[in-house]
Amino acid sequence: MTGKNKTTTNAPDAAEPDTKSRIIAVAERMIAGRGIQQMSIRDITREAGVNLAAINYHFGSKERLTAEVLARQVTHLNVERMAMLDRLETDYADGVIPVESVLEIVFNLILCADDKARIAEHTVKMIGRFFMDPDAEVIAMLRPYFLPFKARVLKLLVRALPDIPREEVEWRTFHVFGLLNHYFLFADLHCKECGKKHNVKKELRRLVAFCAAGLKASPGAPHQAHSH
Amino acid sequence: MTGKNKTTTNAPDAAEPDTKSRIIAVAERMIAGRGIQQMSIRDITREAGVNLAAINYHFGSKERLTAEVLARQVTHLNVERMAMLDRLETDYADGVIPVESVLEIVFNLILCADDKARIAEHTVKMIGRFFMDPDAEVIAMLRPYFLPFKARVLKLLVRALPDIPREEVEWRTFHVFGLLNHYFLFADLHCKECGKKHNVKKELRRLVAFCAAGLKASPGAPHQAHSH
DNA sequence: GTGCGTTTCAAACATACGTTTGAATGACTG
DNA sequence: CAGTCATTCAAACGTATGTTTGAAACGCAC
Repeated sequence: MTGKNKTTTNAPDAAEPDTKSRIIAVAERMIAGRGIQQMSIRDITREAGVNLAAINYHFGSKERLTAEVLARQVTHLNVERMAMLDRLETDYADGVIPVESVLEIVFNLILCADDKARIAEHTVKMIGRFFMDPDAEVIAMLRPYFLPFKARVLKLLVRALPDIPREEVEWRTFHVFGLLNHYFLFADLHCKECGKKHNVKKELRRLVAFCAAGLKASPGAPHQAHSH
Repeated sequence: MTGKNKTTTNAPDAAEPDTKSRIIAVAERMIAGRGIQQMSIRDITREAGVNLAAINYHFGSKERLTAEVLARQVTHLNVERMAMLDRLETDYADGVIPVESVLEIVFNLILCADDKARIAEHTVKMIGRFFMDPDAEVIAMLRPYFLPFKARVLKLLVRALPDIPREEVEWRTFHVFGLLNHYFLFADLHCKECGKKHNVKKELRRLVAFCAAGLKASPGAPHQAHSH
């Protein structure tokens, strides 16, 4: 049925792949650009050079297309991040993993956009759009993909920060992921404002430094309020 | 023309105000709930109990309505925040203002939702939706409202952090505001996940502590990378 | 009461959207 | 060659949207 029946011509030119793949590629770019609800079947098919009915034929509905667009990159990305955590846990067999090492993995996917080009620049932006979508069904789609990783990161951070109350670490970790998402969506904008193209490695160092300090901050020590 | 011709009946009941005000109130709640592009003229008018044509009559277009919804709360909010900065600068005449004091003002508007009820809970969420909107025209609308305050905060933070390079402070401040926005949109969600209703004062202390530590972090000192 | 300006109302308009349909195309199998 | 299957295509369907229209309703001044 939905199987690969790709016109047995044995020259699957990379420039003109599957209709299905072409749709997914354009849809991903469109979601990154204008958001999920604003991505239109008609615009996608026009830009991809396929027929209007192609999406409903290959995916069943617009909603199922967005689900596949999400799954496409995220599943791959997830196994990679999980593997990184595995390596980290075996390296630190005693269980005391530095906060910075965990954060490096959390923020690592911004590197992929530059280094190995496995994940395009607009891919992370697309993920950001998913998280910022107001629709409850959309964010429900995200849960199975991101919750396991987040839970595992949280556990490591709780262990790495024995002096901080667990609930406080949870709160801070929640906002670390929020910052990651904000970075996905607006890093290019900030880059445009300040004029200079950023070095990805440097950005990773910055993110880790900022968040590590925030995570480690003494929670019970508010500053001395000034009088007024 | 557009002047207040509010049916000279001298009983402007608070429960049933202007058609215009009622529209704005519903629109604000709707933007907070489902986003700007998803807010529908028809749903607003139905929920507000006014005629479908009322929006185009009173505001001219849907776009001008959203502009007024934004301006409504933000202008008020801005003069208040600016006044807070004024007071802070006179208090610290020498110019050395603690980072925490500046951050308290930045995050202060989350307090308004609880304390004086001048700004409803959904108002901050609405502002968050504006910032997360993919449409370039929408975020262009925000610039004049928020840029002056942000610029002033940045200047204070740069002065308060003489050991951090200016560009680094800019980068970090950018993400502090990102965190603020993320808080607007998802604080209730995190609250729902962890089950307990949060104390607003405590949340403010947490935000300030986290961001202050991040801002002050030594930028040149990456952690000792573990081998592999 | 008459006239006037503002506001409300039901109805229609034009456009965009996701989806469905049925015929046409093309490739492989028997 | 005939048959079967997956795929493509142009066209239409139904619905939702923002906007416009012209008449009706209302309040107020003369």
